[in-house]
Amino acid sequence: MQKKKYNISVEATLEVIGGKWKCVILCHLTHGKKRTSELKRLMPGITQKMLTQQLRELEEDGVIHRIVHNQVPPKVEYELSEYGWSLQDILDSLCAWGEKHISRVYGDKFAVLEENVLNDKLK
Amino acid sequence: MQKKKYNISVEATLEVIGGKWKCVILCHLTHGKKRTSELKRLMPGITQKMLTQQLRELEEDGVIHRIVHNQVPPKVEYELSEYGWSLQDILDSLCAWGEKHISRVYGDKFAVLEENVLNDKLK
DNA sequence: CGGAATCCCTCGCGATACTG
DNA sequence: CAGTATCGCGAGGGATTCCG
Repeated sequence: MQKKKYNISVEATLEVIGGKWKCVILCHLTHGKKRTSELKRLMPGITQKMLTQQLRELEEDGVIHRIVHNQVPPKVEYELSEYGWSLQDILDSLCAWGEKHISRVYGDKFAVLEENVLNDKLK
Repeated sequence: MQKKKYNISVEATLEVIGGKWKCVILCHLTHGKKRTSELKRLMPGITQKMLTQQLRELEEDGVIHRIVHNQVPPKVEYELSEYGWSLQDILDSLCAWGEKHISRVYGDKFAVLEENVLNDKLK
């Protein structure tokens, strides 16, 4: 295996969770197992292609498990692996900081964080 | 001010520290004030343009301070703002997780994390 | 329903050169 | 030394279509 050089260890972390949507996906998964369609609904801005791609990479890095139920219609679920759960504190902190940041910038976080469904086609 | 919609609070965090190099820059700054040239040396892969750009955005978001010393030759330093220090726990956790991840993947972190200077033109 | 495969285009980013 | 300006490439990612 070719050893990759890092100048600082955080670079290794970013290779795993640094993708455009990866932290968002992982945060959702800290709330429990999710179906593909659920994830898509929770992230109105993501495309099918990107969702699949990011999920594959997270799976390759061992932080999530892909669970395929052999049935019709198909049903696929994703959940954090044991290794993935080692990121929980980080993910929680990232979310918590985001809330404080929203309050700082906008003054009232409740006016900003809204129902996902409402955003479906608002852009 | 136009209120931006977030579907989950971590998205707000990623707007601030989600840039390609931002976490790396911030991690270095948790070790103290740095000059521009120091940062460049600590991040052999970054270009002057990207460094300036990322620093400007971090400054706009209020997490770092830019300190200009009026002298010749020019001397500019960057340091975490008080607000930026509120990210310290997150940044430390990201670094710590990266170290564990390197060990997990490569078995021996000491073989991977090396002197920055050595990487200058290795790619 | 979940995902693979194509086409296609934007714009992120690097390379280079220049300024104070 | 720190930063700006300009050009241009190509990978990242969007839209669409097809498959099991």
